[in-house]
Amino acid sequence: MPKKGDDKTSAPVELKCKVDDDSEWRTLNGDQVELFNAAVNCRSYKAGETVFMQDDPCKGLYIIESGMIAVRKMDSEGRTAVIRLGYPGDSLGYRPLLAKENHRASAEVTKDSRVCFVDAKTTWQLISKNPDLGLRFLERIAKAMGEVESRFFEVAALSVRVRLVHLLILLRDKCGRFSTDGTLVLELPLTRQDLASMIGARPESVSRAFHDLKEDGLASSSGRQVHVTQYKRLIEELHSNISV
Amino acid sequence: MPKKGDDKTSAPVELKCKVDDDSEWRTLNGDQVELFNAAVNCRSYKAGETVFMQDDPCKGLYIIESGMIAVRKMDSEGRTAVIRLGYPGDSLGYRPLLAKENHRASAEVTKDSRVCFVDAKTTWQLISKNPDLGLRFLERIAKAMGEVESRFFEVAALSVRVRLVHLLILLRDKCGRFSTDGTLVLELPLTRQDLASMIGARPESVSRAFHDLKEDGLASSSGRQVHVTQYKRLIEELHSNISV
DNA sequence: CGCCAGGTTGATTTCGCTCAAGCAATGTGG
DNA sequence: CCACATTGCTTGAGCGAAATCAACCTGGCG
Repeated sequence: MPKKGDDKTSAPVELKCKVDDDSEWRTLNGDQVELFNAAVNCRSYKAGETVFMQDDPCKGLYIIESGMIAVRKMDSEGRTAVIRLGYPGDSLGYRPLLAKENHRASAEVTKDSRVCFVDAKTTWQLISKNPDLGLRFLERIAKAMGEVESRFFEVAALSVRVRLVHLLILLRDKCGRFSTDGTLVLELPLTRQDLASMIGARPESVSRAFHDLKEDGLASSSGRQVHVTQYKRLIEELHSNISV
Repeated sequence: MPKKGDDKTSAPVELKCKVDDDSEWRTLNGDQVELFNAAVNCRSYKAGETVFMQDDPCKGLYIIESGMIAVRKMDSEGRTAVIRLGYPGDSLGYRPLLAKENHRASAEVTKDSRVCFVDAKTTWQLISKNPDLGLRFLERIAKAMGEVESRFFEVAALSVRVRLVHLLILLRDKCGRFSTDGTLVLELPLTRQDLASMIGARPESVSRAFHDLKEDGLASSSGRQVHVTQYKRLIEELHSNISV
């Protein structure tokens, strides 16, 4: 009978919390996994709860096991904008942690979620024990940076309609599926308000953009459900307007 | 008489290329500095030359010793926008290097410059020999990311005038000086076109914004020289509009 | 000189924001 | 179970900021 710790090549210790296969945490070896597991603290959140608040010091980072979390930024006038959506396997709060800054945004639970917390000290310990973890963060954040820079371009140069189309296509992976007749069905996890904020627009403008898309026979929306009838043409519209 | 390599605490080997005191490269120790020096390749560029091109693979990173370099992004329609200005001590191209991506922008020499090149392989070697170098990059890029995310907010919500004011204030450190009578004199290193692209506007709108600022007695511009007569009021205008 | 790129200015248009009303879906308390 | 708030979505009217289009300066420079 195989004893615990007997096996050599296969992972002897499992990470206590579920992450993507390509997650940076996969780089941890036995000892480090144990350190991780000893420190990690998982709990459930109800929709509407707040994981962390803007301007709070960053105490560590959060790994989403299940559910969905919206990261929003608020300005002094109380206007708010969603800047990222977190899905299972994603990490939140790593930017302020690595930058040694306070949180620049709040994380708000959108669907009941299970989230694991790893304190900053442990994270830094792990990074120093296993520099590869740091490099993975480096790569990830560098990629994310490229995305943000590109989107910056976009807001300035493109119409609300095109920005909306782009967002829909980005959301496809996470909350879309193709039905049998080839139409793409998106189950948007956000209010119009939040949707609008993600592309730097007002909800009314988004409504009108949806209206126009319907008029052109590209897509129709009812509430938070969007049916993209002409996915190909939608992509084309994007490509004829976007550089990347 | 002290022999070469005699001293213990003071840096025995100098970096072959001039960097800021707080540069990430300062973390390198003797061996690593030598590796760096062996690999680094400095040369001069004339204004107008290109250091690297958008979409080219990233072969390494560039350290600006002197001069000035504009980093611009171009879209499929040929519209171009300046996304960053590089000054002596800055590094360019580290984002694509770390993200293992191609360049997402071009670097164009604006004033005659001297630039040092460190190939990717050496950079990765140095990072693995000295994880602290990686951590410094991590921190820097994480901070930069926060900045970009904040500016995202700005483009969508603020008027051209306020965005221009903000840019002027950001440029103050690099190309501004206070004259004896307290006015701030900025020597802008850019055409109106480029200036406009940095804030997501058209050159005509920037012209009009300058016109308005002059009318309000805040600043006056003649060509690329801007005189800010009421620096305090300019700052106030900013603070009453910006969240951060 | 004339040329030309960069800059300003003016006239017009357009896009998206504001404000306001109406509607549907959902919740809540009597 | 119904009257009613509440919340999110849509639509319309009006407006304003900035883009577009176009003309006209201005200052180098061959």
